[in-house]
Amino acid sequence: MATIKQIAEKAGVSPTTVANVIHGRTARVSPETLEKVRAILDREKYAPNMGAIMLARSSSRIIGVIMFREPRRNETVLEDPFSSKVIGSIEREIREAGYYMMLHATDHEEDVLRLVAKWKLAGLILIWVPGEIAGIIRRSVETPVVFIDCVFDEDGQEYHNVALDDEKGGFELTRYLLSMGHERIAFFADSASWPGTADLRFGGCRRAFAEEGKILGNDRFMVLSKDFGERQETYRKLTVPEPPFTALAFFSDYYAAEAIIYCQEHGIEVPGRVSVTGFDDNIFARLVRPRLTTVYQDAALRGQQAVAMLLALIRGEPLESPSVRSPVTLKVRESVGKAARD
Amino acid sequence: MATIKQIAEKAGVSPTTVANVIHGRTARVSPETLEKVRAILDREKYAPNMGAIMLARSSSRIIGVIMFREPRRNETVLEDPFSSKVIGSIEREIREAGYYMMLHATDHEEDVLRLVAKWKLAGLILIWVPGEIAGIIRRSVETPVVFIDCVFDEDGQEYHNVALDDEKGGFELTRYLLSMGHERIAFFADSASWPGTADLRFGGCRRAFAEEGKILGNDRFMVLSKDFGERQETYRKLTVPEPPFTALAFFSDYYAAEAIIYCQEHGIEVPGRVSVTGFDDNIFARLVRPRLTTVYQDAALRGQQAVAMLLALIRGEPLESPSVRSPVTLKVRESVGKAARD
DNA sequence: CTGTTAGCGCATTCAA
DNA sequence: TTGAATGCGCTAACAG
Repeated sequence: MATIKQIAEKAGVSPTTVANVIHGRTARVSPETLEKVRAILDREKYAPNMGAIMLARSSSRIIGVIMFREPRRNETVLEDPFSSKVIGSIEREIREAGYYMMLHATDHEEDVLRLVAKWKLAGLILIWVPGEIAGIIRRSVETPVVFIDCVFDEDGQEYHNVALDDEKGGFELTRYLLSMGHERIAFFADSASWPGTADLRFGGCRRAFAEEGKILGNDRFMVLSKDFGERQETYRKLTVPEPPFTALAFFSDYYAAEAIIYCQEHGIEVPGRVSVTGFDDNIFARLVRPRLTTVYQDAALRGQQAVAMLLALIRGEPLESPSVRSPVTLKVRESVGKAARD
Repeated sequence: MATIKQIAEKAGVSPTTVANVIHGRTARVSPETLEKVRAILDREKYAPNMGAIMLARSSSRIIGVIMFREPRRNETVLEDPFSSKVIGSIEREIREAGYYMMLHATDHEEDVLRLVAKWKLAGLILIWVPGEIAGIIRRSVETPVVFIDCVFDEDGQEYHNVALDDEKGGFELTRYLLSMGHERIAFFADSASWPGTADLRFGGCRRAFAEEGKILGNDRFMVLSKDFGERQETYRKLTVPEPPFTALAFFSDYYAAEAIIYCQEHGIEVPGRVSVTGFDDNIFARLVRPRLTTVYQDAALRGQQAVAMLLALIRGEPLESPSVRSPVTLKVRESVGKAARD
């Protein structure tokens, strides 16, 4: 409630002096005044009017965190436990750095541009943005932008992206499956994971096959429906009358868990008859039985990296590299068995 | 980028006229000017400077959404799928109402007060706040505040709370268990759910017993540890050498699922030897086998109600009632069986 | 070391 | 129907 002016009056000094105290420019204030002003500032619980600061500096301390949502379904990534963790981690990092987080879901780039203009955003974190939209935003905004898990069309631009080593994830997973004797493997992307991400993972899978002198055809790569009933139908086709694959690799722990349960309910033993793998290593992987063999990634780390990179950009500090690729680790648990010899 | 002044210049009118157009005060502008100014506004992609608006009106269109976190563990409610859904729903409602969402986690009331003062918040939604903190905030803030799932000490104040019919949830659940012949039931709150909430549910459980002329002792009510190892130890004690209870009622689907899996791994049949129930009916309830008998609540609805109530307060509209109590529904699935006759 | 002053962009009152 | 003027609280450049 109290303004600098009012504080100044109470202290019997000028507003500038109070401002100097607030901003720690102690060299320009005598020790006594400093002490006195500080005491009053404290007593009056001075809180700066951010509107005035925004106006004067024409920039805010707000970081916009944009989740894209699918236009059709009115859902955001928040529904997913992995994304929630990322967002939770982002919130903490932003807060601890003394910034503020504005959370916004949209599927239109204009919304994002408007948000930046209206609020003079200090920076922008875009989560799971389709590549083409990412390009537009990147080009039309002057504030620092960091993407999370964005796969871009190669347009020569330098993007600041906090990515995952998706290719390696797919590779490790597939190599392991191959080592367990699996060759008839089906790979399932969920429509939520952006095509680019799934493609990278699939590329890794293909490389693992190639290293063994084998070929992995594109027909092994499928996209799972968002609709529960349709997924059940998919699982049914995969198991009746006889599983055409010895292993099912899902790019999401949740769907892997769902498939395991489907199998169990229909008398298909996992991993006896069919092996199943996931991706992310989230809470579902540890809950389901048999425990899921999956690819681990550190959700909190992803958020930290994104904010750290953004802050460096905001402060104009040099970056070691324009983008970061988080490591993945294969977690071998119990959902994969030896493939029966054909 | 463009300001009202610049728009005015291009249109050859005064800033006031432009402002009138922006605010739809069409009565004060001639049709031609209106059209001309609108066109320019559109062409220049005019976006108001929210800082200036904040300054001039001394209020922002920002709604603060505060999640409390446990001081010790650095976690927020975002880790939980149910809370994520609530927050996702809040985000959408805020956005669609033309407001902006500032997400903040803290465990200190001063943080909240400072946030309100700095950003001239239009309103505040507080999620899972401990009762005493809620009181402090409520008393020291003049902006509208809506709580979600807050249980207050009775201090005569009128709170705006979006609560759940926890008592009924506990009641229905227990009545069902009793009807299935269970009397030796243990109830587990998780430390995350605030004591008040758990107490309400437990009160419902007690009422169900009372209606049958039975008494439910406080020793049947336990708090589950946040630590995985300790929980495992709890489950062990509950099953070795012989389950002392015929039913375990958890106030959280996740822990119910965890317990079911523990039992299955240790040869205790669910629901054959011991029955298990959950609370919330979230994704875990549907994933685990046997499917969880649990108490359903509508996460998205909770968020909607909170924002709707807050908007009414902001706009000064009359409220039907100061607080709302969302309904719960018992979902009978397969995790409860008939209790063996003693 | 301290004070004065001119904006920042918008809302709003009052005058034309 | 339109315009001019003032103030919101702060920053920053400048003057003492």
